[in-house]
Amino acid sequence: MRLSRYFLPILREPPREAEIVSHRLMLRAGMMRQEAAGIYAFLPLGFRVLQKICRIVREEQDRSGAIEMLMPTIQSADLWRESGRYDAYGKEMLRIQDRHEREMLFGPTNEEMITEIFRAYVRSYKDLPLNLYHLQWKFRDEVRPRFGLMRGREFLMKDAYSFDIDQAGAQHSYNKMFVAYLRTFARLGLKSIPMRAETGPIGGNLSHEFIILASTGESEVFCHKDYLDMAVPDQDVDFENVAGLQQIVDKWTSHYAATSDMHDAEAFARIEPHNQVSARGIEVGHIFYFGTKYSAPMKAVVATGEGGEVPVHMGSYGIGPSRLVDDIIEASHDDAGIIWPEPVAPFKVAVLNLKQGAAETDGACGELYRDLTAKGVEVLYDDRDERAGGKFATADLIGIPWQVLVGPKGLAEGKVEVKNRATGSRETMSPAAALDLLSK
RNA sequence: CGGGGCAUAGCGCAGUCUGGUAGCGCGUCUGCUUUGGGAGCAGAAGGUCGCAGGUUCGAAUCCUGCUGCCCCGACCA
Repeated sequence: MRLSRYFLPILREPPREAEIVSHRLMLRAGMMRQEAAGIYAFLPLGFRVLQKICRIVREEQDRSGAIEMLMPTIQSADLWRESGRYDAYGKEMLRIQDRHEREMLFGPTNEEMITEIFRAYVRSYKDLPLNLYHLQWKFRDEVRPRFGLMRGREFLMKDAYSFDIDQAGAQHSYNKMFVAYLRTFARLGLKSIPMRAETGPIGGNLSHEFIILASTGESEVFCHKDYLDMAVPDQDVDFENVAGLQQIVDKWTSHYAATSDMHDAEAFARIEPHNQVSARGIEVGHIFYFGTKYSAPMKAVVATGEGGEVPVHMGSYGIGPSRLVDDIIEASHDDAGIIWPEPVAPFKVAVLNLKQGAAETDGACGELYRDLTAKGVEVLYDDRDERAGGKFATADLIGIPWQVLVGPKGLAEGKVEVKNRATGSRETMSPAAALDLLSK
């Protein structure tokens, strides 16, 4: 992409309403625009990051055996009356009426709908286990939206729903998501720690929040230091191996880890002081097992092998990709701007033409841009008629992992400079060597 | 939902107390000079001063009502 032809409305100063660093950086980097309290438009750069996050989330859901579908944003109130949550949910639910004055709502979550779909088709234990997920916009009318995307009202959510014949099966389904989440967050460049969580209005008794540590986190968290460098299951983990998966989950739940609501000061105090971590954290994912809370009242039952029928055991599993854009920035930035982990970066390489309009730099940049693109590398070519300093500042701000600095000085010796955004390290090399390094 | 604050050009702000027909920096546009970490000079464009009433010869400024947004707290899959 040529920057001169792109839509990247950079701001030198962040708008006053933005308080936390990720919100300020997203606005400055031209990634999003607020349209109303807690409601945002994703501009092209932000959208690219969101798409990268979604792709990784999908790949790991699919790998674990979950199946993607898509449910609507608008739901009927009657569905929610069946589970009893229409009255229980409160003002956080956005209720609307259609032209026939039928009561509808903008879905804050989809347990009722997925249960309705399940019961319409699935009758036998032979069709289980089943895990269906989708990525869809949700709306929760928060009393006080804040922190940009982190506490927005409209947000994109990946929600998965598992169905099993009994609790043992549900435990395995839960473990699958547990492992998928560990892998997902690691691939997003985040160190996530599963913490025992309260189950909230969803109900149930087995639940973990996945927390990342960030100084600007919303809540206080406490955990054992060993979590910080525990090995994440690799990509050939066997999701059908019940015992193997349980072992991984056991390992990841063996140490103390809790948010402030669940904190047990005595248990924490028993950890050797040098292994105690007390920090601020951001919730990036939440998984629940809630048994028959919805299947029983909504009569989602399946035939057992013994001739009877039982309500299915369900769990639900959420990740907020739109929030993660913010969360990743909170966890990865410096004074100059965003530092994207490579897997979610909007572009992998920024080519900076330090002397726009000069034949030698224009030529070298044009070639690099063409060759990198031909090799499938996502390149943002800064070909604006800007001074070098402005290009450096822009590239640092928007956090592209690799910058190739192409200027007359270097080119006189046949060299360009390759800079790594995260480490700040620079290396001088020939354009051919840069092409080789960056297209690996 | 309780408490506090803000609303003036794309962004950041001054002007409001003490009414007199709107200004600064950045950005944008033009030209010249510059050119490896946000350049200099000269010129230009850009504003129903959040909305609606009221007071007044005259309102960004005073009064009333409304709306939007932000912060603290409570709330929060």
